[in-house]
Formats: sequence, C-alpha cells, structure tokens
Amino acid sequence: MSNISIYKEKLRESGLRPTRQRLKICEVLFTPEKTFHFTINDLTKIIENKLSEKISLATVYNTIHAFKKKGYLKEISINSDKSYFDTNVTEHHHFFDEDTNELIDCSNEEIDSVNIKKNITGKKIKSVEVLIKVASDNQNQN
Amino acid sequence: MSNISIYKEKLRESGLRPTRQRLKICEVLFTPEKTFHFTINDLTKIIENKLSEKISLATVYNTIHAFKKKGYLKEISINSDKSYFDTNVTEHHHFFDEDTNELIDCSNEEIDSVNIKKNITGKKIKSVEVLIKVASDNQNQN
DNA sequence: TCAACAGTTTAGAATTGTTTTAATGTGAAC
DNA sequence: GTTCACATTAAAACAATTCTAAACTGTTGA
Repeated sequence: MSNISIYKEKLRESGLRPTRQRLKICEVLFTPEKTFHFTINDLTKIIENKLSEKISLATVYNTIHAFKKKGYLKEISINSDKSYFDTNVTEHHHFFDEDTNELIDCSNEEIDSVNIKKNITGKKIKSVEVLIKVASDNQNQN
Repeated sequence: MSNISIYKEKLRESGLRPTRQRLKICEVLFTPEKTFHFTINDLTKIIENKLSEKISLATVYNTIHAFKKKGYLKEISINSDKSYFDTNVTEHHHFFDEDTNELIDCSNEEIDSVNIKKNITGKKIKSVEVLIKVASDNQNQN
C-alpha cells in the first residue's frame, strides 16, 4: 500500500517525523474517499474504536495543528465549544444545521462568489468563509 | 434619563427582571452611539473599571444569553477560545484581523449579497455570515 | 404588615476543551 | 552501539463556561 509513503511525505512536509501514532492519524484522515468534518474528540474516538489504538491527546493535538499549519487540514470558523476541522482543503463553504449540530459542505458552485468592495489598508485577505445556519422550518429560533 | 425604561423593557422582553446588576449591563451594552464587539471578559472588565461595580460572572452569562436568545445581541461565528458578541444586530459581516485578533464590521453595502443556490430539504436559512480573515501583507501564513 | 415564593445574585465548585510539563522512549546518523 | 533531537505519554495546568447551593430581593396577597 503506497498510501503509507504518501502519509510519510505529508508528515515530513509538516515538519513531523513519521511515527506509528502519526501514521494512524493519517490513515483516518486521508484514506477515506470522501472528505469529512471532525473534532479532536471525534478523531480520537475513531482511532480508539476502529483501529483499537490508544494515542495520547497531546500527540493528536500536535499532529492536527501541524497539518493545519501546513494546509493539509482546514479549521472551520464556527463558534462552538470545540474546534471543527475539515479534510476538504479546497475553497468552499458550510451549512450548519442547528438542529443536529452537523456541518454540510457548500461547494463553490452552489454559491455565487462573494465580492468584497471594502479593503483594510495594509492587510491582505487570507480567506473568505461563508457560514449558513439552517434549522427546521417549524422550529423556534433559539 | 428615559434610557432606564428602555433597558427595563428590553429585560422584560427577554424574560428577565430588571435588577440593578442587569441595568448596569444594559448601560454598557446599549448606551454607546456606536455598536461594538465584545467578549464576556471584556464586558466584565468594563463594568468593573468604568462603573466600579462587581457583578458575578454567572449573572453576566445569563443576561447575555437571554439577550442573544431574544435577538438583542448577536454571537459572531468565529472559531476562538472565547465567544464574541456584537451589539450590532443588523445583517452584516466581519473582517477578522489575524494580527491583532480584532473584528471589523463589513456592512451589507460593502459586500455583494451572497446568493446561495443550494438548499437543505426541510430546513430554513436562519442566517448567513461571511467572515473575511485578513493579515499583514508581509506576514507568514500561520 | 408580613409571610411566602418565584426569581436573582453570588462565590465557588465542576466541567470541558486545550495546552503545557516533565519524564521516559525511539530511531536515524555518526 | 551511542548519541541526540525529536516523540509520546499521563498528568497537571489553564481558561472559558456552566452548574450549584445558599443567601437575597421584591412582589403578591393574606
């Protein structure tokens, strides 16, 4: 399985040594066909359950942060008690279902490009994120 | 000063009794001409310093939450260790300066309206928030 | 007038997500 | 093989938020 060498490369690119623990993290993050959203908690649960591997939280955090810094993961700007990450690093946006706390991708084709007429002197735009909050029709606003 | 009666009304509308502590919170939030962004920590500091009043955190939290629920405050969707609130409850968007961690309003006139072509079955759009992250030109991406 | 009560305030404790620490482990290069 | 920089780990520290339990307050209605 040459995936392993891809993972090792990703780790080295992120300034991390390819250790057993980190390769497991890569396996969970980068093997699936479909991209997905996760929290650190989700990720450690998957590793523990599916791979019956126990990886210390500190290792998970430092690996995820390195991947984010390198651009192999994106952090989604949603105000929540926890941080959400996305293995889809292409430019796209999100629906957030307030009933289920679920994130749903909104591809660039599904939204007209955002045209910003203002700019902040001396500052460069790093990212533009659109978050569309949705909820059941027949539901009280919370 | 008839502001007081406005504040009392706002509190009652939010299902809260107008107590001394809560009126102080209203004073800080709703007296200024200009709307502003704040964290719970900011708010308690302002109350302590400017009004030399000490209000328990629990009271601040419950009042802010009630105002948010009622729509007198907006919570800004930014992924951060703390929650940011906005006294500007009209529809508008934000720049986030990554260098200074500062939020800057982006009015609806300064951005073309976002046109969403996708919809989630059975769900209604509650809000659309655009967050534009900016940073110094000559700065490393973090 | 005052007893009762529903809602409030408060300090501190509890909880939760995240980061730090300090000790121990590991693997590639000499 | 030794060494050394980097890793892993469990546990402690930390920070934001929520919860708790006890004391307080203001209205209501005997």
